[in-house]
Amino acid sequence: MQPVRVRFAPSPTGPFHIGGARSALFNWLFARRYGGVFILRIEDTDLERSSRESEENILAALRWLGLDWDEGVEVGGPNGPYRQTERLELYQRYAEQLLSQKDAYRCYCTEEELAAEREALLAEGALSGYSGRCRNLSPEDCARLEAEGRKPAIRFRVPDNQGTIVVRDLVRGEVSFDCSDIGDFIILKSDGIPTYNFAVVVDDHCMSVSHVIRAEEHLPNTPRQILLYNALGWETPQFAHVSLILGKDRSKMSKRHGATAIEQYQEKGYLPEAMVNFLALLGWSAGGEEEIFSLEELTRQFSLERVSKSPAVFDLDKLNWLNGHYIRQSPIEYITDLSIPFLEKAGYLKTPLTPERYEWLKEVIALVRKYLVCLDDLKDHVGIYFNEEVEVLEEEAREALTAPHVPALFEALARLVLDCPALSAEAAKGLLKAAGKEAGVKGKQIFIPVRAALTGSIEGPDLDRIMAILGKERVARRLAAALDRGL
RNA sequence: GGCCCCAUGGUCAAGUGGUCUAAGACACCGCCCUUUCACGGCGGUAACCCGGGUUCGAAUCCCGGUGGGGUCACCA
Repeated sequence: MQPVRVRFAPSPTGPFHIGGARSALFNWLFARRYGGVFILRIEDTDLERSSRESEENILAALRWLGLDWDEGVEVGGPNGPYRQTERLELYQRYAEQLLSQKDAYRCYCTEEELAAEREALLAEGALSGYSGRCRNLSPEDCARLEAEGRKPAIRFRVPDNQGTIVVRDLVRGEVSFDCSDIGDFIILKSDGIPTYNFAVVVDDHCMSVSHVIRAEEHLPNTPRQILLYNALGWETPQFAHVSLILGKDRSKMSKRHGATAIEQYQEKGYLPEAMVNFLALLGWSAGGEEEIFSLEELTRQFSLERVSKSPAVFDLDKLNWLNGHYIRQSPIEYITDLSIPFLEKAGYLKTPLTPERYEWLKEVIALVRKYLVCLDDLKDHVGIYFNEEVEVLEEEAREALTAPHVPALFEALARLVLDCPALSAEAAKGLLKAAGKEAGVKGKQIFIPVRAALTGSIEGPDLDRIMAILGKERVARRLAAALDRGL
C-alpha cells in the first residue's frame, strides 16, 4: 500500500473558518492515524482576495488547535514551494503539455462576452458550461484575435467520447457524472494564474498526495479533476468528501449564522481541546458512548469509515457544554494560566504575578470555573474577589440585610474574623457557625445575609471559600458597610 | 432550472435484514445533593420523511415521490 500523504490546502482569503478547521483536523488525524505525512499548502491563486495576513491567521489557528504539519509553508519540505503563487512555472508547463496534446486550447472570449453568453443561456433555462466558441480556432483566427489585443485564457477540452466519470469516494461510495454535462473549463487564466481545478491537480500529483479529504462542496469539481489526471497521464488519488457544516437554518454555515472564525472562539475563551473535540464530533463518531476525546484519543480512533454522509448542524449548545466540561476538568494551573489574559483584558489583573498572588488566583479560578461557558465569562464572576467594595446589591440581597438579627450577627462575625489568626475556608466555616450562635440564629439566617453583604447576591459559590479568598479585612469591611447601608 | 449529495428525537448521532416495544450525548423538564446558585448524580419527554416493492421478516436492500443541501465563474 502506498504511503499516506494528505494535505490541507486553504485559501488565505479571510478568517479561518470552522469548516476549514474540521477539514484540517480530519486530514491531520488521518495522517497521524496511519503514520502518514500531513502537508500544508497555501492556495493563494486568487490574487485579489489572498493576503499574507490571513495566511498567518490560518497558521496561528492550526497551531492553536494543536495541528502541526510535516511539509508546507514555514517548515518546508522536498516538494516545495508550498504556496501556489510560487509554483507558477509548474502550472505553465503542464498547461503547455495539454495544449500540445490538444487537450487544451486558447480561448479569447472576454469575461463580458462569457457573462452575456451565460445570461442568454440562463434565460433559455438551459444553463450549462462553455459554448465552445474558441474550441476550434485556426492559427489565423488566433493571430487575428491576438492582434485585437485579446489575451487568451487556456481551456481544457473536455473529451466528448468519455461517457460517464465515476468518482470513487471513501465516504460516499461511487458517484457518477455524465461527461456531457461538463463544459470546457479554464485551467489557466489570461494572466497566467492557474484556476483551482488545475492547480489542485498539478499540486496533488507533484506532492504525491494519496488521499484528498475535503468538504463535499468540492464533489462536483472532482470529475473535472479526474479528467485532468487522465489527460496528464497521472494516477488519481483517493477521494473522501466530508459533508458540510450547516447553520441553524440548515444552509451552509456562514457569517450570518454567528461566529464562524476559529479566531473568534479563541478570543471568547474557548479551549482548543473543546474545539477539537467538537469539530471531530461534527461528522464523525467513535461508535461507542464516549464523546470526550483528546487529540491523542482521536488519533487512535479516527477512521474515514466512521465519517457521516449527512451534513451536520453546528450546535453551539454542545460546544458550550464541551468547553465548560474542559474548563471544569482540566488541571487548575492550566485553566488559571489561560485565564490570566482574560482577567488582564477585563482590568482585574496586572502581570507579572507574585507567587502568592498566583496561588490566590488559583483559588479564585477553582471557585468560579464551574460557572463558566468560556473564559471570557470570567469577568462576570470575579468582580467581588478583585474589587474592594461590593458595588450593586440585588433586590433580594438588600432585603436579606433587613432582617432584625443581622446587626448582631454581623458584629459578631466581624469581630470573630478579625480576631482569627488565619482565615482559611475551614476557619471561616467555624466562625460563621459561632457568629450565628452568638446572634441566636442558624442555617439560612446566617448564610443568606452574610452572602448578601459579601457578594451583593444571594447566590454563588461556597461562602467559606469566598471568605478565605477575600481575607479578614475585606470581610470585616463589607460586613460593616452593609450595616451602614442598612441604617 | 441542469447535475450531484443527503434523509433516525429540537441538535449531534449508534444502528449495516431478526437481539429495535431504536443506544448514547447536547438542549429541555423533574427529583436528589447543597446555606444559595452552579457543578455533580438519578430519572423523564422526544425519532426511523412518504408511497410502493424485495423478503418469512426492513430504520436497515431496490424504485418512485417529497423535503433539505451543494454546485454550475478567467473564486476556491
